[in-house]
Amino acid sequence: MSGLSDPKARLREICRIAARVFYEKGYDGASMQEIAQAVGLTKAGLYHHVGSKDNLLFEIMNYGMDILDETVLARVQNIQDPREKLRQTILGHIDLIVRARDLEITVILHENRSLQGELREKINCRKRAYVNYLKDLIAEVQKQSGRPALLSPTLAAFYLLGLVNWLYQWYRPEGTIGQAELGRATVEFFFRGLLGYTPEEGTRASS
Amino acid sequence: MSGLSDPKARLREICRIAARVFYEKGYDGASMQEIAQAVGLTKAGLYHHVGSKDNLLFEIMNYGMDILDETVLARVQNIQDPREKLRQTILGHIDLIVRARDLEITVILHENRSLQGELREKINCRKRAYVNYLKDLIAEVQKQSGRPALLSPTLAAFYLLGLVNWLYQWYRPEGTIGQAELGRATVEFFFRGLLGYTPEEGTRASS
DNA sequence: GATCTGATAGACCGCTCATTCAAAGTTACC
DNA sequence: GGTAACTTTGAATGAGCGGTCTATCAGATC
Repeated sequence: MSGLSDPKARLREICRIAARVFYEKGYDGASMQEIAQAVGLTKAGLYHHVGSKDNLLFEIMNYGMDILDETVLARVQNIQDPREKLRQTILGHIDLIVRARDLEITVILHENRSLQGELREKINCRKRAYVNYLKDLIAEVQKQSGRPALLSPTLAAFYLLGLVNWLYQWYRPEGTIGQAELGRATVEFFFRGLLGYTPEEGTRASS
Repeated sequence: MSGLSDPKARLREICRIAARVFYEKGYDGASMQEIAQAVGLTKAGLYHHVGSKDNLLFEIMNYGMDILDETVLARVQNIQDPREKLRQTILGHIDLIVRARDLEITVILHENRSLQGELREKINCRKRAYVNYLKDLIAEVQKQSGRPALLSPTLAAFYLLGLVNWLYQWYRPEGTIGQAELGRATVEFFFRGLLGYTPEEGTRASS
């Protein structure tokens, strides 16, 4: 743990490592002793950095939302075309779920049970903001299509989250499907479900 | 716990109740003491019926797969039309996930971490059988459409599982969407994603 | 050097955990 | 009624849990 003089960076590193332990053992199944060992400290040393196990989970989830903001939302915010924006959002989200580096952090965002009270509400608030962002963007895409909506933006947003967030249950990067192919297929599947066609096919269907 | 003289039925009732506790607290977060209390026994009494916590989880998951077999697969097996068979499968699966009675049992099937060794492999084997059933059925539906497949049956099967299995994260029966509407919307969304159209729309798209 | 702060550790605390055991209670059968 | 089988219990076990406390050390600042 040398070379990490910035407390914030230190905490993030601890979160990253702890997230891996939580991912593997589950929140309740992972002990602070295990996490401390993984981090390279004693338990008391770990407690210096995080107030409690609960607080550690909160920090990890908060960090996960930060990552989502920084690597997905920030990158699409200047895209004007709603379809392209949605497409890039999906690809960015998939990247988080399946890429090796911080996948545990993003997956742990689904841990709904253990965090309680105020901390839970903070994370839920951030999650809801993401869902609302998706809803609004989907509504724009539907409007852009010039066709009657086939389903509500809310339903579509949750379907999208199901498609993407379930990936960690079955997708293996070393499997037969590359990440780019997965991204493409998922985007297309989703757009067909949403609009009845994929935007590239739109012109063909109207002729 | 009177009136349950059949040991098998007894075990099932214990599974049902335990599943609720596990659903609420998580496998690791739920203690055998809590489960015993919920069942109406002491901990030692509970251990008479289940060998261990692990074994209880296995029994619950096995029971979950039984329920899936009995209430979904058994009911569609005489349907000849692949599309209709797939549709009914989806609706049946959704019913398990969102209906009140045994939703905890079916949701707990996603608990991948805690079960180990031989028991885990038994459940995984049953799960794989279901995935393979979906794949094969999807492949039939694609073939039936007479169009080139837009994505592999494997991908489509996992997308379907994502859509359905994620429902428990967001769907609330008391919300604005009734179960029938949810089922219809999900089936349609999936068929559009799979085929590029919903089978009822097929004739329109070709004209 | 003195003081302060942040970081870390060893030892410990009170409690809970899954599981077990001997004993007691209940039911079924002859 | 007697007996065997089944069911349940109270108490206990050893291990492990999240968290705390005192002490020490290193680095920064005056």
